[in-house]
Amino acid sequence: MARSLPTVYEVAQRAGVSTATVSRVLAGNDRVKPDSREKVLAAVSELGYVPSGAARDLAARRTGVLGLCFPDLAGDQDAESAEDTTFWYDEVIRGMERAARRRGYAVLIAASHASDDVELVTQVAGRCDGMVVLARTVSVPVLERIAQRIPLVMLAGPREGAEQGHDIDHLVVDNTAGAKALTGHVVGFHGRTAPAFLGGVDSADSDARFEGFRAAVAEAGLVPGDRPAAVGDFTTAGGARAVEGLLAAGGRPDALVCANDQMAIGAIGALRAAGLSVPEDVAVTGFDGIQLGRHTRPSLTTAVQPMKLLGESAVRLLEERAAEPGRPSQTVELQVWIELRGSCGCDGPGA
Amino acid sequence: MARSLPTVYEVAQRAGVSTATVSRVLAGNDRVKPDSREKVLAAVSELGYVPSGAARDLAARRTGVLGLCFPDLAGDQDAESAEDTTFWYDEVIRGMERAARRRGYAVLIAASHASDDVELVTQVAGRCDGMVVLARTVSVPVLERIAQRIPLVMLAGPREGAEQGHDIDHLVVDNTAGAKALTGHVVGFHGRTAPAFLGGVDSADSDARFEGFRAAVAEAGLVPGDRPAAVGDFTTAGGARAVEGLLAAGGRPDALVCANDQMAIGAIGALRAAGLSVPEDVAVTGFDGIQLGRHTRPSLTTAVQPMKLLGESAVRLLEERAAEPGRPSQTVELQVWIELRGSCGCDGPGA
DNA sequence: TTGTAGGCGTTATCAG
DNA sequence: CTGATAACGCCTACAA
Repeated sequence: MARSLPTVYEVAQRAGVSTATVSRVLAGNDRVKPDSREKVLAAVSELGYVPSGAARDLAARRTGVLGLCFPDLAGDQDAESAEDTTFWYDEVIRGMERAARRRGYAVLIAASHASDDVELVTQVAGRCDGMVVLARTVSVPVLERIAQRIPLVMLAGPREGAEQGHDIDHLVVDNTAGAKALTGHVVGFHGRTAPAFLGGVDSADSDARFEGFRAAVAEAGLVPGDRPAAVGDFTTAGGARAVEGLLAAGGRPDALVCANDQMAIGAIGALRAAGLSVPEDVAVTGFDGIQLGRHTRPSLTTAVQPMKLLGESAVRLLEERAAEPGRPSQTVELQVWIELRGSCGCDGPGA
Repeated sequence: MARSLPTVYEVAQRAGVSTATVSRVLAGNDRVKPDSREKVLAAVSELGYVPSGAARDLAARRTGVLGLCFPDLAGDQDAESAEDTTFWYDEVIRGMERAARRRGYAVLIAASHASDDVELVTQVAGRCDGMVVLARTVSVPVLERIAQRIPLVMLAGPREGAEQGHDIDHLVVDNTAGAKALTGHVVGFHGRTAPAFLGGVDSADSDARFEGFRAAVAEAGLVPGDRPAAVGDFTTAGGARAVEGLLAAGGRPDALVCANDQMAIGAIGALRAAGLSVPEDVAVTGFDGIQLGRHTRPSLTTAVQPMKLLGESAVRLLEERAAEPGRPSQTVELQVWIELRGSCGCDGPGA
């Protein structure tokens, strides 16, 4: 595709030095006579030289690129609902990009559409110095193979096999504590007596949050169910559908603790459509702390994930393992913090 | 960084074939005896082989990666305000990723922090088959150099030099028509008589939108100013500040046409804080059609950019130029559509 | 259908 | 400080 154009050789020739010197100048901090340096730089700019990343990577055995793979949740759905489905991933992408850039890396992203997962993820893996994979993107065996080649951290999701000594590192947040605090606030401070949990299908994170919910409910002297009152697919539309189903089935919660923000927002819409008001009739809480939640009306009470720290921790884990490939697999758990806003009945700034 | 591990040679040996055969199998659709294919596949999986992207790219002269560079608007600001600054970029990133994936590419992203722009952008350029650069990311001369090597399309922003025969393609939306329609609706349908334009600093897009504003105002028999009533930096916070300044200076518009959605949202907040109601006292419109605008209260009337189409068009332009490197530089202009919601006084779905 | 061998553009190791 | 030169891991004619 790319037109073949100037290579180090042309630059070297034009500058009257060897390719080695050109390489040194471009590498930056090597010892080369200022004079030669200038000549090289001049040649580079005159020729419009752009080094080949492929050749550089091959020779240097490092790419300066970190990979980020996430599930293509929207892939199977209609375009409409696909739109509002990825706020959480957006923030992860941004967070990673910033943290990576600060450490000198670019970020290669790819969503996997379930079917072609192995293909794409492997391709990405072959191009970077380390990669972050979000939960539910691709099967663990595939990840293990990749982790055998480059540092790999799994973000969120189950830590299955973590004890089996493979070399995937894990980065998670304290889901249980967050959900417990949220639930405790709603039943404790706001005195709700019929709280329900809106879970996400097939998700270790949702499960952990549900555990937090149950713990708080039990502590309040109430009896929690042993399963979420309803489940959705983590999207706004899914949250709305779940609530519709719950109401249709006769459910009448006075508080709804949701597995993530997007479903909470959908839930609020559905509750309203059913003639219920939030937070008066039903207090609602989310999880994640996506930006959108600050701007909705009512604004969303939620457990905020430390995005910046997540990105930085991921990069750090990657670098640490790169430096010491054989070290035991490690799990880092970050804290979340609760932000009380309008949807639970609190009136924080902008509620 | 990466541990050195199995190469084609090991795979070939283990499968009892030549590296050429391994390569063919991995490439997919070549003619190789089913028997050999199986043996190769087995060896691959037993060895946990992951091909080196660098070596592959170097030999194949193509990477299967498209680059996407955008300005790091948030870089210079405090962490707080940095958060709500990139909704538009998020959507572009998503749109590109989807369109690219559909065509078999992964996406390499990098934000440039103004200072180190050349470095980073060049590095990205060296690693992909083509790249998209958002307006205001890096200087045109640098872009021209890169465009000399790989297909490059500039998204939004000025088309300066487009007539000078360089080979950068441009992808834009009809800013003027969008702003004109929005303004026309506010002054025409809603009968506002004192509309003001909230512009963005140093932006060809904002300028074009302002032109649309002026045209509509003039057509309504009113007298438009020759400069925006206020300007911001395209962020929510910037929009709020701009409105505060406008009001402090005695401005009392009954309609505010904003250069983008984020500023419009900030503006609404500031208007409210000043005791004015939206849309009753002041009708507000945005531009871009970010998802957030659907969820705010009131929801935001805006000109929606066709994100999906933008991504697809960008990839198409890249591929076309790759196929025919010497073709003349091309500009594609996409239409926007107006969505009337609550902030202008209309009550669309969910207003 | 399969194997052989040369080359892709840089970096890095050595001598000078 | 600088210059040859051997990798780097894979692809792809070309030949068999």
